[in-house]
Amino acid sequence: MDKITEITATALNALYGIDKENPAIQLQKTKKEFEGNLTLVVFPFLKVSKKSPEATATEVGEWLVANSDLVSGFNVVKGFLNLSIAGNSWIEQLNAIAADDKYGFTPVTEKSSLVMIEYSSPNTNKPLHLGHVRNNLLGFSLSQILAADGNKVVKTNIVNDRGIHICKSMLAWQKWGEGVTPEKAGKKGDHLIGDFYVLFDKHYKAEVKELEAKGMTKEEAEAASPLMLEAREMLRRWEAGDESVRSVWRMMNEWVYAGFDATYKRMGVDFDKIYYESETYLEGKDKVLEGLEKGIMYRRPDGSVWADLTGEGLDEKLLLRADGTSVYMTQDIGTAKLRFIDYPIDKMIYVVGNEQNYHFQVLSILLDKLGFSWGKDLVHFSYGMVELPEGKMKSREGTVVDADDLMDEMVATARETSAELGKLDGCSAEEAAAISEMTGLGALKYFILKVDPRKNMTFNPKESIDFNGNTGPFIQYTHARISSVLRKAAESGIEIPTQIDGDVEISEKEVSLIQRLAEFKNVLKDAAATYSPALIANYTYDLVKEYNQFYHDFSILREEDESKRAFRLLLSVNTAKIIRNGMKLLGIDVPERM
RNA sequence: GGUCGGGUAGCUCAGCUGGAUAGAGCAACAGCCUUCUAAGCUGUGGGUCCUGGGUUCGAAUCCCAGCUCGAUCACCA
Repeated sequence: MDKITEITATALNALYGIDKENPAIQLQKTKKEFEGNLTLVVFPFLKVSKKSPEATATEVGEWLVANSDLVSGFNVVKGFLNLSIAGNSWIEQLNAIAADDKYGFTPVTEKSSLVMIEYSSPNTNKPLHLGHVRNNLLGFSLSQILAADGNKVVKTNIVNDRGIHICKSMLAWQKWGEGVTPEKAGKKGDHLIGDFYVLFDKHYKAEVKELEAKGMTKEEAEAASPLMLEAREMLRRWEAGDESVRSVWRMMNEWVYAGFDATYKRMGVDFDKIYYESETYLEGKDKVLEGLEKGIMYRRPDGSVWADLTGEGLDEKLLLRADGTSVYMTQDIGTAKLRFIDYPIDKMIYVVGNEQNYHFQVLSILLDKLGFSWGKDLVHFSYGMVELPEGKMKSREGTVVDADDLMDEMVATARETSAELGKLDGCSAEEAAAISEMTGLGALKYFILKVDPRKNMTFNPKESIDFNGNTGPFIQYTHARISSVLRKAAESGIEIPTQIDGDVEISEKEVSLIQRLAEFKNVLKDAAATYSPALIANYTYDLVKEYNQFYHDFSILREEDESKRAFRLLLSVNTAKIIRNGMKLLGIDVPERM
């Protein structure tokens, strides 16, 4: 209610001469134990009013009632002025929301900023796991939120398709694969490659153990392992462009990408532009040498190139090895360079785990020094680890939760739960499958997105599949309920209004719901400003709780007063709309029935 | 040791740009379906907001110090 803020500013100006432009007005939703809709905190104005909190509040309240049609009444509790807003302005508010399919969204224009979001960033030697799931969901949701807030968004993925880890999988496949392919194995390509990675590690460990038994230290054994030597040699040949290595590499990467694509698709995430490290890893070198010329970096006697960041309170950072090859940081500089050539980036967001906080601190400083305008303000969207009840996930020990398995499990459980409750009775097989897919994935996505990304979270596979309380399916259920009411309305020939004309008597609960719907606009703005999908999730939950209370206490279709019935239908339609739009920002679909 | 981030009910978490008596869910217990989907609604019990100072009319929220958990400080990515 921007109008209220405006009229309050006018009141404060008229009464106390407070600057209209900067009145420090705190208007908040009135707590439910008090009467009223909006509350003005008057403490900040006491110095100017030179009166007690109560007297000041009363004075402002009286002024507002006398001078504004919006305010129908007020009461004062200590320094809090509780305002009651006139009923017809709530109808106006609802009409405004109803008139706008994208209520709360800011359209993208030519002048909008271009935000690039990097997320996912998998290695090509193993399938996506739970950590990637958190990353993917956060990255995708962020991109939705920023787009809804009026930014041009480019979703990007940097695939780590080169390095010693890929060579390990390749080598294992050559040695023990017997020409197997995803088709022959009946397995997704990423899983097949992951199996060979594990196989390599198994044989490698055996070799090391054997060598240790012969009297070598662990370090000596690891260095002397024939398998590891072979893998290193393969990497060397890859870098030299050896076609026999490159062709196997290309083939196996294709298998992996096909697997990833299936996982991404099911998860509902996508990208506008994919970069591959094999194409970017050499790119950073020029920039670093350029920095060297400008004196931003320096060369050590052994030939390696470093940046001295002790002035920024950080350490010295290696950028090129003595043999001239790149390190991780150099690659990221190179990738940044290519991206900037491809897009006029205003803001860059990296969705990467918090173990890389230091890396991005350094990257930001280096990009800034190297002249990237967005370098200084790059956002490292850092998130905590996902742990299991048993402890950390270790890919080599097989304690990872695979993304595909996880989705299967969630959907299967959703299906069982729905079937038990009899919710799938009368559905076709396709419908039942679609509903289970929606609720299973909805449960997973909501569970992960509702918590503060900075926090480490424990993922308990059993407990996570909970469809009660603050969960995705609870929200989906409410949407399905509303859809059901609307279907019933259509069946009995009741028209669903698009606007309300004239006065309708509305209850406190209904006012509160309209107020809640109106909040969506600010919540979305906040979520975009603070990069917080969790804000959207928790808002939607609050909205749904409020609607369920309304639904319980009031009849919609059985209401005999036609104007009330029309009003409640419009309220329901728009609640469903906000639920749908809000969940969409989280990448979660909502069903018509469940 | 340096840097960064967490610490709120038995458990999982909101609230953190300062506002009224700190909120949800789970778990426990007690109610509500001849009526629009009970995956719902209502109620009961449950708190040293890590500790100690400070700022303020007012602090879970801001500042300082400490405790504690985690990440990181690689010629790995």
